Amino acid sequence: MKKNSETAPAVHYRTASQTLIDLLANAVWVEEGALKRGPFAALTVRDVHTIYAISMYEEKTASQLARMVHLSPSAMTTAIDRLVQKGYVERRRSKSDRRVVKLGLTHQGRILYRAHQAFHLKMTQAMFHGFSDDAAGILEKALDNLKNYLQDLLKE
Amino acid sequence: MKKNSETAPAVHYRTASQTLIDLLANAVWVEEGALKRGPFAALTVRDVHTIYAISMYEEKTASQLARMVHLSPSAMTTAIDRLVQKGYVERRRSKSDRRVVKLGLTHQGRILYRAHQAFHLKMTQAMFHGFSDDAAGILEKALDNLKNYLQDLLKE
DNA sequence: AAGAAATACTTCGATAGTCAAACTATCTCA
DNA sequence: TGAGATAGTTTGACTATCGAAGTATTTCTT
Repeated sequence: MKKNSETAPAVHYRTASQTLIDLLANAVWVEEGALKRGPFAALTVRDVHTIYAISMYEEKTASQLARMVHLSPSAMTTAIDRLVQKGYVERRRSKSDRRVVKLGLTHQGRILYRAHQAFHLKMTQAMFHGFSDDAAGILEKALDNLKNYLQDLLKE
Repeated sequence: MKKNSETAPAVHYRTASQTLIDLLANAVWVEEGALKRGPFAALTVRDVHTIYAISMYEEKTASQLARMVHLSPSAMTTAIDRLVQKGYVERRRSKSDRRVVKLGLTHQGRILYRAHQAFHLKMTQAMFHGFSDDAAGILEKALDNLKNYLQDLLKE
């Protein structure tokens, strides 16, 4: 797939950029809507992201998590209170340093984690729909480009 | 760009999906951060989106706008209050139907509109960086796929 | 090893954004 | 003309958030 024309891709950018805006704006509401209909109706999108950030695998501390989801430590305390109370998250005081609180998912939390993962996987599939492997590679590269760009912006 | 190979792109999906999650999660904070550093520090991301939704071109009514940004009418009233007070938006009572409030951007609002547009255009450029026209076409198609998928989900 | 400083988290008080319900003004149509 | 519908606003209650002060624990300093 080489070739090309003189018509600058700048033309694409305009519409693509608009699409991207719509996309980012809608994504939250789609997630919100999907949530409200499912078995996790009592959770907000932020709750879900917090649970997702805790993740299945490595234990995280409360303050790590606060940084990850951009909450103040105090807000994180109450956010965790909520999630503990609803049965998605467990507080585990660290043995080695009894100040720190390690967070883990309960069984229910793990179920939600997988559901969230599946939700996004379906989105991805929709995005790649009908594409060849080559095209999929391109797409992946583009997503990576964007991710890196945003991460650089965040660091500044 | 045709098709080929049996090796399912499912492999791609996993990582791409993860990238997509990170991306959607980060996008808000990048925007927030960019906002805080710029000359529009007094605005929230939601404010900016509301202003952007009002748009330069066609006048919108308050309730149209409320639907677009997923706010209740009453919340929209106070959101507009904020934006009027800060000098980005104008309320114009419709001549033909004096119940309805048409919304328009002030000069300052238009400046913000363009800045927001430029911000996203840069994101898009980063995403397309180094791509041929063909590749760009694929990417555009993918974005469109995703947008449609999300919009369908929203409608359900 | 004792006291001072730093760290991790929590509690508290204040604030801001949200919604639903009640309200006002205006329009439609029968 | 009057009953009901519509567009937006006001009100009251609620919730998430933050910053500041507080508690418990650890680390550093001398």
